[in-house]
Amino acid sequence: MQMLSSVKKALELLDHFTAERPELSLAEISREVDAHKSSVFRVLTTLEAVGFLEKDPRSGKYRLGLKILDLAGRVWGRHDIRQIAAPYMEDLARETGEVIHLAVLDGADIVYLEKKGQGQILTVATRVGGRNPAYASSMGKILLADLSESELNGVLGGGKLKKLTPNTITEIPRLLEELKRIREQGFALDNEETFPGIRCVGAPIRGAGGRVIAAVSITVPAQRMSDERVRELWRLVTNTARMISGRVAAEQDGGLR
Amino acid sequence: MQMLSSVKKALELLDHFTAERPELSLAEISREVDAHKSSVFRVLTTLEAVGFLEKDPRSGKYRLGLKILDLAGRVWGRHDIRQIAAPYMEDLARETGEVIHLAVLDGADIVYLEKKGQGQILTVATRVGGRNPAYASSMGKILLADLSESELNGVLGGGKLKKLTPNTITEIPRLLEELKRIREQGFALDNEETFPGIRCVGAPIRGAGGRVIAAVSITVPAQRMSDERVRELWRLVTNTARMISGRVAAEQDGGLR
DNA sequence: AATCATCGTTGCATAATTAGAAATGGCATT
DNA sequence: AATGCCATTTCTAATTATGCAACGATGATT
Repeated sequence: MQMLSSVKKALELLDHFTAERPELSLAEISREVDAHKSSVFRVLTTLEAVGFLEKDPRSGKYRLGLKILDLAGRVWGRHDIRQIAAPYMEDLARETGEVIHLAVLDGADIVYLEKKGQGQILTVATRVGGRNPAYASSMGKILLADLSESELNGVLGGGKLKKLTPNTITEIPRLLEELKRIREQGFALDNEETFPGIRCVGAPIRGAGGRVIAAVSITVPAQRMSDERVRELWRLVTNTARMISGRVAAEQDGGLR
Repeated sequence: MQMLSSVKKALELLDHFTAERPELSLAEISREVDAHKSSVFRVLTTLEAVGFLEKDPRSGKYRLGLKILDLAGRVWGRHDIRQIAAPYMEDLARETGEVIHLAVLDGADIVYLEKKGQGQILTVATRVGGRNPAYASSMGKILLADLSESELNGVLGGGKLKKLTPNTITEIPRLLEELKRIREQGFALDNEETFPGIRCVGAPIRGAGGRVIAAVSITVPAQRMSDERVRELWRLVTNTARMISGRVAAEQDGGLR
């Protein structure tokens, strides 16, 4: 495949700035990427010029710049789902007292578009824009369950299913069975398959055409999750998903001018 | 200044994807940037490989990718203000029925970090991550008012103040007077200085050190904005800003371990 | 049906850009 | 005053990107 290696390296450099280490100096980065400081310097200067990085005035270290928020705003603008779903998610968060997520599929990952209902002591370390493997989460399985066989192969193609917890489904045949069941019952469970101690109940959001375009879920620490609670949450989350689907479909029908 | 022109061009290419035209084909872009399609093709392929762009499966056109949300999440993580301020902003939006913004200063611009209280028929076309010139808005003037003389020169240095509306302050001496008044009274007005027909009342959010780190504002269509309403909104927004400042300061004191 | 136009994509030679080494100056610590 | 670390600049070799030409595919027009 034809690519501009300088551009690729420059953008991959941004991944060194994490939530845990948001500020890095030139020397640190050049050590991490094992390139000469002069080279890295020019990359950083360029990224700063376009606003992807900024320099802290006092420390002189670099950090991610606000230009990124500008671009992110345009991405969000595309996903009307987010705006539509947000108030319903807030209601559901209030009703259940748990964390509510909204996610879409991107390749083999789910990407969180929205998260509501913080304020828990015990919560999950997800964040908007973050991603997790689709096959190991309730929302991911919801989204995978709507793909055709060829689409599913394209997404999972070859890649092994990594065992994230003792409960992660790692065999393709078992995953296919699970997806079949999910299609039939209309919701999905995540039984500590991504994070140990975290269970989720997810439901599909459908566009005007009936295809699944996103998923909502309720996330609950395993200790607060009895079987009867599952039934209650399942009822609530599918109901919320249905309401959001209705609004989305109306928007799409009407939105086509 | 030393820069990698290929990286710079590649990232500036992203700006062609706007909210109005979210999807672009290779041919369109190569015409717009006046470069050969083969060159543009490789740039696009690279940006796609790192997730900054994605290709719509059916149309084959490019659009901004979800990787951007990932990075944006990390930027947001840095700005604790946003998370702290959000619930107070919601309250204020409910109380006033108007749109509430939160912004920080970036160079000579303000960048919107949060926006609450949509659902109005008549509203403003701002979005999270978007920017506007600081000198022409209530929040911008709040933020500029806290800068030292040398900092202010650095920010406005040389740049002319463009007249965005008939009311925009374009003379530096008048702006300095205005900033002085804002420092004294503790809030700022935007009297249709950025957008015709839009007035705002802004107030400062201060960090633990007492310096202004962000600003909140209430945005109101001029027709809904009588002088007595200004007084009422001024009271409400300064009160909200004070509550947020308290929480931010507590967070910072505690947060420094 | 057949032509024409447009699009995305690839290979190649040339021209431009970048990477690395070494050197400079700033800053803080010793 | 000396040492060490850092960010930044200059210079040249060597890699890299660019523009051109060409291809197959797709869809529109005649």
